[in-house]
Amino acid sequence: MSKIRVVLADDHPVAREGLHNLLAKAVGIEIVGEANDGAEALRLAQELVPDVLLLDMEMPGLKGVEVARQLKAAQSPVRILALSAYDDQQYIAELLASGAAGYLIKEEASQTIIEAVRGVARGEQGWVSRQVAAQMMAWSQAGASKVNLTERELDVLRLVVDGNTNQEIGLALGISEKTVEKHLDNIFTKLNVGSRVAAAVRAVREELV
Amino acid sequence: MSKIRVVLADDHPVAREGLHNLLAKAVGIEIVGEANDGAEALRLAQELVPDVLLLDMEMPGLKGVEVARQLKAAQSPVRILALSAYDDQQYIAELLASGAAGYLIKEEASQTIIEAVRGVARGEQGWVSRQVAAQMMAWSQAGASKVNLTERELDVLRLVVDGNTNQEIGLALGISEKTVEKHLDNIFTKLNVGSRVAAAVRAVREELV
DNA sequence: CCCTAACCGGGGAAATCTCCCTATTGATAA
DNA sequence: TTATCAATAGGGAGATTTCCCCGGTTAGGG
Repeated sequence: MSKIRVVLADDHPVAREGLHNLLAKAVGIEIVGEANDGAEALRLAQELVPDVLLLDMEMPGLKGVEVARQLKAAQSPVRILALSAYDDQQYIAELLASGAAGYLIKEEASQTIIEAVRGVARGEQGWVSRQVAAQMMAWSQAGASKVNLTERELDVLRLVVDGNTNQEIGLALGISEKTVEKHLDNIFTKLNVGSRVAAAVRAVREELV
Repeated sequence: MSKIRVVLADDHPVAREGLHNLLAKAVGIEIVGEANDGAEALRLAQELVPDVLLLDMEMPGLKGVEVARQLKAAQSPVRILALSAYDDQQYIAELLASGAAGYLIKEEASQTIIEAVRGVARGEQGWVSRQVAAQMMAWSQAGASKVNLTERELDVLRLVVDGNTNQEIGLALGISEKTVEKHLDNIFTKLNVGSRVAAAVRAVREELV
């Protein structure tokens, strides 16, 4: 059974060296390339077609998210293991949606990183460490994952919470009542509720406004 | 000038002793009786007719509120100084309405308690400590002080918060839609709002449900 | 015994909301 | 370029709500 071919991408030489040492020692893993910015990471991934691209998110120039998006768009078979200092909910969700196969935070134990590389190479999708997984559970319990209301929708929602009618909202925002209705339709869909009352209650409970 | 005659009522012997020592030391105050439950407090108040009944609210059997109510009903001249561990808004309001002349929380400083006894004996009505007074100001600013929703109205309000229509609420409570409307009218009036949305938002924000 | 409060129910009209449809603009992404 | 999305706006049907009016029963306190 051949080794797992890995490309490292991190703009910090020290971090890259640390990862290199760590993975080089692990059996069944081979480092085939290293990049120090996003553009190089993208190029190496396409040239070498490694099994796994260990990709730092915080890089100057071409960001990690972009690299992931472009590789996905190019239908590259390269599996991306995202590496970030942050464990922001929004960030992780976007990333996994952008085509990353796994997500690691930098504070992770060495052993965890090796496991992640193997897991992702094995084809696991949405690999996250226990630590991150626990965090995500907490989030999904708190707020039903992702509520992407636009600014305008938030304006409308705020006014709904304050007890205004659609007419009053339109007046306040300088738009027609019909447009307010439309925004509300979208809000209902996004929040998965069936009425302004339910929307207002969720907005208050989850502090969307 | 004769001393202020006081009856103590508290089911905790230690607390009673503490109060006894405190008041016995104060000039112009005389302890004429002590009760360790509500029934005894009521009996002593009627037999001895003290100037002040220092009445603990948390007692087994006949509650302090009830004692106050009954003394008021009997048109007893005994002035009641209520003593409680809690500074719950609703509670205090009920109590003062039930005929208490003053209200103290147990954490009050010794000097404050003596002042309260003297103030109440002097005929002051609605005596509350600075501490409690400040608290009550905050309340009256926050919410229009008194929200006395009936049980049924709370049932309806809960279902409104859950996003139900009047029809659904009627079905759930086994009453007609018309009756639900009526309850809602009353809720709107009591909460001083103009729509179910505003009512629901207030219910959530102020935890009425 | 009367009065009040809480609860129940109904008629009807006007306002409001929800849901379906279409359509245009501008900005941004593929 | 084409496609998608946010934001704007309108028509129209039907459900829902709000606000008036009216009435009733029951339980408790004065």
